[in-house]
Amino acid sequence: MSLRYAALGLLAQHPGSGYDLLRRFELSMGNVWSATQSQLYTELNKLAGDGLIEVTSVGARGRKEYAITEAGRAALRAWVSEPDPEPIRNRRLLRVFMLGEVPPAQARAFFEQTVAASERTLAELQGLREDVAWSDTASDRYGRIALEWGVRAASMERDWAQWALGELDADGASAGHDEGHSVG
Amino acid sequence: MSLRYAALGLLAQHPGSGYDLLRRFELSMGNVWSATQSQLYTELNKLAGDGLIEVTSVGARGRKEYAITEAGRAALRAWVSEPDPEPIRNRRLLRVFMLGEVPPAQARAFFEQTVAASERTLAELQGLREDVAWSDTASDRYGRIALEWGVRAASMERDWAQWALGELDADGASAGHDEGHSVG
DNA sequence: CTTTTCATGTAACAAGTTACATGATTTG
DNA sequence: CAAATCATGTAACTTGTTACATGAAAAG
Repeated sequence: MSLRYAALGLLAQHPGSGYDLLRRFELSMGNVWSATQSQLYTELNKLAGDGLIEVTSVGARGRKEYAITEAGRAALRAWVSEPDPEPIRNRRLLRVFMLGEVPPAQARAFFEQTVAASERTLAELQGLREDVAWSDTASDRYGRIALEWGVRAASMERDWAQWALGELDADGASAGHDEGHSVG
Repeated sequence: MSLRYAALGLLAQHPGSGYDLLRRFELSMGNVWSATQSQLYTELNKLAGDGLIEVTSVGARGRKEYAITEAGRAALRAWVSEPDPEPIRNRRLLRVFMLGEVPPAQARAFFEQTVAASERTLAELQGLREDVAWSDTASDRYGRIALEWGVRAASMERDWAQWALGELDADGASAGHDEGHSVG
């Protein structure tokens, strides 16, 4: 259901073809939502069928330019403030839960990799924050706020993984990997 | 694919029936991964078919007790360290991206609700952190580390939403909601 | 004239949700 | 004996991914 609104939102900012949207998904929205080509074209046809967007012109190579309709804008406005019970699903944390089943060295490696990955993400996003020529438009303002979330999330994750490594050192000496009751 | 390993991981910690696992999903793992009854029973049959778990006894009301096999443990160990290209998909941030399409008051309300929601989550998880009688076992140690992630994530999100409200105050006065070019 | 880019679609599959369906055992 | 809990499953649907299929137009 979310892709529907992601596409609608992009068309609200600016009309375009499926192909255009696909690139905008990668560029401006890539850090927030992703879509495959297949899924997007299917959804655009559904959105048009529901009257939330419409084909405004057909160009070369069968290019169909879509624009959002008034009904579409209304649907988008309603969706933005809809309460969302975010299904909890975090693969990284799921793996953390399983760490008791692997040798301690593998657990350490897991957190070391997390630190490294977070630092890469952090560097990338901080680069973006500096390099992008932010305009004074509403979409750029909110794009910047979304990016700030990414920076803070990456930084939090790095700190957490580093803290976890410390925890392993602190009480890891006293406990084995299958059970915590003292072994020696 | 992840549910497979979530189930496998729970059975690695302790054998049990589908019904047992369902409760353990809600209790110990509920903040990390969720599963519907339907999905879980289907997956347990598949896991048994693949030899990663086995039925160790059949009790009253057709209750089947499952236990992990050696092949299952090996599969779990391999999965834990598997690199994961985490598809980026964050509904909250997707909504942030769309905030330029709604009136400024609705945008403010969005961040205010985010602050409130994060604070509720934070209070709940901090309560858990204090109330749970953490044992010295490996699973509890990693459970605590996972919980710590939740606390830090909620706290980060609250701070971010508060910062965003400040940003809206700072430059919100100069820009309208459809475009940023000066209006007055 | 060949390669790249533009441009759209369908089919098969995997993962997950909701609803439906059934029945045994324990508890009050 | 009625209600709650235990216990397992199937069917229909939605969402998302991978792979397949096609072809026009622009660029070198």
